Amino acid sequence: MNGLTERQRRVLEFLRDYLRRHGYPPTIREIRTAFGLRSNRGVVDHLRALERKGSIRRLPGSSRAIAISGPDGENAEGAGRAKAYPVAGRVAAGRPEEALEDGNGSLLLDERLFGGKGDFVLEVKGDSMSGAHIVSGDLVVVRKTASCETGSFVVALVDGEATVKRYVRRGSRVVLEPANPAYAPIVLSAGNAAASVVGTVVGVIRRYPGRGRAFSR
Amino acid sequence: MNGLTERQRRVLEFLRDYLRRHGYPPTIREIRTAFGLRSNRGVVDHLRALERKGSIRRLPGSSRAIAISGPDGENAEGAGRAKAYPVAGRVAAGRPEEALEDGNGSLLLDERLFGGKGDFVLEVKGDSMSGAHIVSGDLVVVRKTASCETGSFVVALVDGEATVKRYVRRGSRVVLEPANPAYAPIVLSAGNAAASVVGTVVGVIRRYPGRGRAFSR
DNA sequence: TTGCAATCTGTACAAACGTTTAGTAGTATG
DNA sequence: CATACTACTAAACGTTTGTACAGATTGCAA
Repeated sequence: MNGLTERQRRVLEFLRDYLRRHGYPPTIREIRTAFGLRSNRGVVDHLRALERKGSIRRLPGSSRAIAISGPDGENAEGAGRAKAYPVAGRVAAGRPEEALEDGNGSLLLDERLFGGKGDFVLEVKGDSMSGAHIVSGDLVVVRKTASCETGSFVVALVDGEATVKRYVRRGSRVVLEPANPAYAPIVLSAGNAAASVVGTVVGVIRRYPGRGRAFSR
Repeated sequence: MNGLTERQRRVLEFLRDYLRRHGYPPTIREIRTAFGLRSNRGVVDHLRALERKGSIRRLPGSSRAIAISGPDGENAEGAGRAKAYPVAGRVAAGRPEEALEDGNGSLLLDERLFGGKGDFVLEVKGDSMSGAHIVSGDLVVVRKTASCETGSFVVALVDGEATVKRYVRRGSRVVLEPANPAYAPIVLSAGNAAASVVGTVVGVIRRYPGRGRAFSR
């Protein structure tokens, strides 16, 4: 994506910033002023370089006709490649602890990642699924499904509590198995109204604590 | 927000559509043509009405200086809660297999998740980090960092090959440890130019195979 | 009927704007 | 040492573009 010089990078950054703030791109003279230049030519050179390197697209001869074609450009063009996933709350992967609580806000993720309808996000608490590499603090992306495949991970409501388990069908019985020997499997009998599968886990997102993270759910 | 006539509503819709498609607003003459008008005045009247009713903002006398101030306007103004992460390619978590190859495209993720600068995404191949719950096929979000904390996961270039390991400082030595006893640690000596740390792993994204996934990298 | 707002035609103009030519300086490439 | 690219000054050119003026038509409310 890059092969830009420091100066070109700054011009591109200015273009993005201006577009974000004003809703339309700047004129060449505005860019000139912003960088303290005394001639249009300098700006023209930068724009030509940015266009040659694919960072922007221009309509020759037309005012303010600068389109940013990078990642931010697609964003501005609103190709809408990001999908909003409602954050439902926390889910216990050990003992069922907390039910699905009302989370505030939603999470934007690339629609190509899990692109389905009716998906939502839950935070995992507990370590009953650590054997399957799902650990406490992970966010699981859940798809509301009517049926489940054996072996897949599901979010189930057991006695009103949400929990992540592996879905295994054994004859007429359905067993929700943890992936940690310290926990016991849960048998889902046919007449058991106290337990129901909410959906299938289609993805996991883990964040490692670092400097200045901000997502608070 | 509304109080717009049918005609004004359509003009506003056209403005939104044009901005989304081109990345910059249209000229008055472009609007005129789009609506099959034969005079600028009609367009000017509509724009004045839209501005009076608060749907758009304009900079008088300046080309294409139309900013949409409704809900879509905020979108165009780039409240931009999704951030684009370049996809660099694959990274070996077992033996170094493939170098960072040029991946096509980028991945949109909520900026609150990993919100940093210069981050990128790699797909993990191999199982040397399975003890740390990072498995083959996972996408790791990498932040280019100058320094690393002991115990954190890093992406390192060893002999031109990218690999995920745990970063451990032991006195003057730096050791890149796998999280799988089947693999051997890599010692990073001070004069070893063949090995360098690219960045810190700040996140992991896992996709479980399901019906009709589309992200192909 | 009168008045007002919305919608539009047709012509014209001055300013804003992108572009070009000519030239300078610095740095990197081979 | 020539070539190429980046980054800029200075001045001038031609057109795109917003705006204004002088109307016309329709519908709706006082």
